[in-house]
Amino acid sequence: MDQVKQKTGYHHGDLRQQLVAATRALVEEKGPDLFSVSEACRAAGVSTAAPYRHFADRTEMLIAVALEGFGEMTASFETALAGHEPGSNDAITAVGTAYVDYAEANPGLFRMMFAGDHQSDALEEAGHGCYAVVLGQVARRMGRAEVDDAVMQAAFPLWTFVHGLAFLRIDGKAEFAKMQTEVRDLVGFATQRLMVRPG
Amino acid sequence: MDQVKQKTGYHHGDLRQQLVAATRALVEEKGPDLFSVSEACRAAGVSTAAPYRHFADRTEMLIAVALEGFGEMTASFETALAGHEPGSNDAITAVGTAYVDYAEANPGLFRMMFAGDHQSDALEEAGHGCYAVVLGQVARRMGRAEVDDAVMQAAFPLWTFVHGLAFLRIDGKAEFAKMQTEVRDLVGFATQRLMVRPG
DNA sequence: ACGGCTATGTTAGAGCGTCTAACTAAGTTA
DNA sequence: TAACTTAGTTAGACGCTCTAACATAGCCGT
Repeated sequence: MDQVKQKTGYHHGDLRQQLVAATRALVEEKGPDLFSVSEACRAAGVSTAAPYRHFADRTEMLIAVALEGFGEMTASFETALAGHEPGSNDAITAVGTAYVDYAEANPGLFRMMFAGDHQSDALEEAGHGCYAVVLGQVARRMGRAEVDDAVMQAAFPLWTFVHGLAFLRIDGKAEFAKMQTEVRDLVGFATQRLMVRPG
Repeated sequence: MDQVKQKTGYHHGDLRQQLVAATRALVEEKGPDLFSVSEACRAAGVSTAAPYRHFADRTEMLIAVALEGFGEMTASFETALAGHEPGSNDAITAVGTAYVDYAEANPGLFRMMFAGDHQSDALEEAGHGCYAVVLGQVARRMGRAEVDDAVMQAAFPLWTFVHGLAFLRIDGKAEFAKMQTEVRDLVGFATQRLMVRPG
């Protein structure tokens, strides 16, 4: 956690983004609840009052980081889809794998994105946008033009599975359970088995 | 959050347990990270220094609560098993359903139990004891005398599913996804589909 | 009964954190 | 170039965790 960029004078020029970056690094390093505004300020080289020109409070800083996370996650889904037949099992498995991979690459952030506290409309919307990529694939697989209830029903068990897998892996439970199976294979297995309408 | 019991005099008699109870109530009410030792003290009617006779620090108070949670969860598994053929799909589904039900009944606590921070040997052991109930059922279903690697492999996808379902439900995502399917039915579905050796 | 020991409370306070108020410097615009 | 806006600053109120020093109550052997 060292200063990313010296400020040029009294005005910083890019403080908001630097605070987001510092916050993110701290969240990843120490966990979301041990993050402190003060420490982010030290990292950015500003006084502890400076953030309050850009964020209403500590929580808004964390929300900004979580938003960044959802954006990246959505992008990683799009990337994962490249080269797969849209709506295929492969495509859906690729998105699910990207989900778990993102969580493992950013455990603190991922945990915060789904922390339950820190609610905001923007955050909710970002989450929906992210999930929309999954829903789109499932809809296509089912030959639906749009995302209706049947698509939601079909997609949910798979989301459930990858969400659980993400948490178990970042908590080291997969290790404890001696699961050496690759994430992709596990997700592929779940896609095959679960991607139907439940009961 | 009001005082559960007046203290009788200078000495309290039951402070440790009352602090655990107060901590638990606050964790449930405000979330694990907004919990404060001070507030638990006010609830228990003691000075802010009193807890440190019983707990090394704030974290240990939270761990004590999480331990209580694992104990209850294990007990709820045992209860759920009553009346089901050991090792049957029904039995396994009952345990999985109890898992999700417990999370929904104690969302703040559940989140804390799997928070990742607050690690301790006792907590890990309690978690293992809890999971052992699941593993026992799966082993029996597979005709294994003891929990070997094959049992672990078979049980893990189911754990993954119920863990994910628990989080999605306490985060209100099931609602958002318009999933009206009962937890038991979803878990039963997953049990049928996933309870085999992957790949 | 009583004197000491231990357990478990107390108050005081250091140190850190969030956030506000009042001020100040730099950029923007008429 | 004066007036306004934006984005920093310092000072400080207040809450939180945790420690140090002290006080009170129960217990135990005599």
